[in-house]
Amino acid sequence: MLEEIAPTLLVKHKTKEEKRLPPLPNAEFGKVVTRLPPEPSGYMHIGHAMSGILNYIYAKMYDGKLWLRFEDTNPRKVKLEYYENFRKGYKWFGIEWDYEKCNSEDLNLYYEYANELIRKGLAYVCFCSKEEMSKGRFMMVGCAHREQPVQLNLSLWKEMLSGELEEGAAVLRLKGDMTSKNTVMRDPTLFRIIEHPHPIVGDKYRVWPTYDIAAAVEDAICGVTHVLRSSEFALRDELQNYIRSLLGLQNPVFVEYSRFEFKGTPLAKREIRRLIEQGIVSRWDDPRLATVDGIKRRGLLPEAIKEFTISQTGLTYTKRVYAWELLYAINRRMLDPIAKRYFFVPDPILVEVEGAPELHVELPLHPSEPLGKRLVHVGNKLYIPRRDLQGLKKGDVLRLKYLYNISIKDVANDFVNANFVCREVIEGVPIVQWVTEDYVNVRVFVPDVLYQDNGELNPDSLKIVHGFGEKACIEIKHGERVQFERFGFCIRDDANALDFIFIHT
RNA sequence: GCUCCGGUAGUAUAGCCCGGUCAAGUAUACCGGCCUUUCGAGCCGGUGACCCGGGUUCAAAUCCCGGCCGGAGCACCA
Repeated sequence: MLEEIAPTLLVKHKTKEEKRLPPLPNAEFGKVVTRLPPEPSGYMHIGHAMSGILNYIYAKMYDGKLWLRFEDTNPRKVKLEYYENFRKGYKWFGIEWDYEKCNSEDLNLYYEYANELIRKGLAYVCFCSKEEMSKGRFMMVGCAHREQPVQLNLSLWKEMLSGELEEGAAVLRLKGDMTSKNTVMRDPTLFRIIEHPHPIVGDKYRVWPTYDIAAAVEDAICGVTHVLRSSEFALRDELQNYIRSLLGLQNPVFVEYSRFEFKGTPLAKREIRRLIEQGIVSRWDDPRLATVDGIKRRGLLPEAIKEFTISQTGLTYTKRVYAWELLYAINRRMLDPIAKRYFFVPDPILVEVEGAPELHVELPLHPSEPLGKRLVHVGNKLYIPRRDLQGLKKGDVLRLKYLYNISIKDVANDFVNANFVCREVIEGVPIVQWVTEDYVNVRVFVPDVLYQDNGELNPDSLKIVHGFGEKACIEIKHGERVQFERFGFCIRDDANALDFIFIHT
């Protein structure tokens, strides 16, 4: 019954059901709070995006709330432009957040908690060098500073804040458990001095919290119920919970999963920066990169990445590296009904058709969707891909799509002579795309993975295909995704030049 | 090196907590067919996996032990 009335409704419903994320543990409808915790120290990439999508979808699923919270407590690393890059990136993916804040707003609050910990004898000011402390932690033995009286720690803390102690001289450490199997529990640093202006609060502060105390406090005061993050943080759960327990704060539920990586594609800031410096990729938005700006230029749809995250991803610790093909398959399915079709002839060869009628033809911009048409005036000279001539001999018949059939008469180096056969479709005749003499020059950049399976750089990570596009290509808007028939889906990369980036077949 | 975590088809996953219904589901890739004025999309069918070895049990992908392989952490980064 329903199939007859509204079949599409049924299908939609079905696919939606199939692609649900597993339920969140201990989640109560209406009470879930998740968060996006970017560190604004580099450009947003697909890993941030997928993680963000997960947090967003779960908040939605439970009618909960989502925080955007910038983890910007290292003034030496964070930069203003990156805050906006993340906001823009999340928005591009359709991720909407309910609240926004920066950890750097809460320095005074962190100081209060620090005071409390010191007063309770749970934290101490330590003068050990990094090397000494690292050694002590390795050996599971505490240093002398650990035993300092509370009063002394209190006044030393004041000296840290006032500037009497300079950067590197001292840190505030948590009195943890030096014999814990979990190394992060061995008296971790809570605060350190950083003499560097902060992009938001300037030089107002010189003592900055480390990740663990900042995150522990923030997740609690933001009321975060579920922390969904990648598994490299798994060891911090115990520490952050411990810090909260000392401060009388509530703990969230942790859901951790291994990082999202894609085959042959670097995500680490350092590595990308190196590739840029070496001139191997152009910029942070290079289409071979998995930065959000990169995949945007690359023609991938945010919805495709969203669906990929839901359907192909698991909340497991297992290390996995995704094949781009899985994402392309989804992207292709989404693009197919909306991408206009155009003719692009790579490596063109001129064909002169004897006996061809002069025609004004209307070609549909899509084989099944009503996306419009374009008009073409055809004389007897056209261009077709050289590749399609391979193996053809005199007398072989070829169909020019939407036009007519030709039979090959003579093939020279850069010229083909053919005879007009007929306009009707003949079963079994190969069909090729073509352009007329009023073609436009088109360049298609074909990106591939940066690294090969053996770990070496892929020398062909960006190929350029030159060819002729039909005149109507000039109508394609910058950023518009189209399909060049029998070539592949491409996105226009420039508002002026007819430069395209190949998306996938 | 130490500590924790994990290993299901080519790839990504479901199942594992609460052993049997799993002769292992799905997606993608691949192969074949249908459809199609694209080598795209769609439809139908097919090939293909529980890391290895022991143990517990009537019964193990599921529980236990060992091995091997992989990942994460061992920062005054997050």
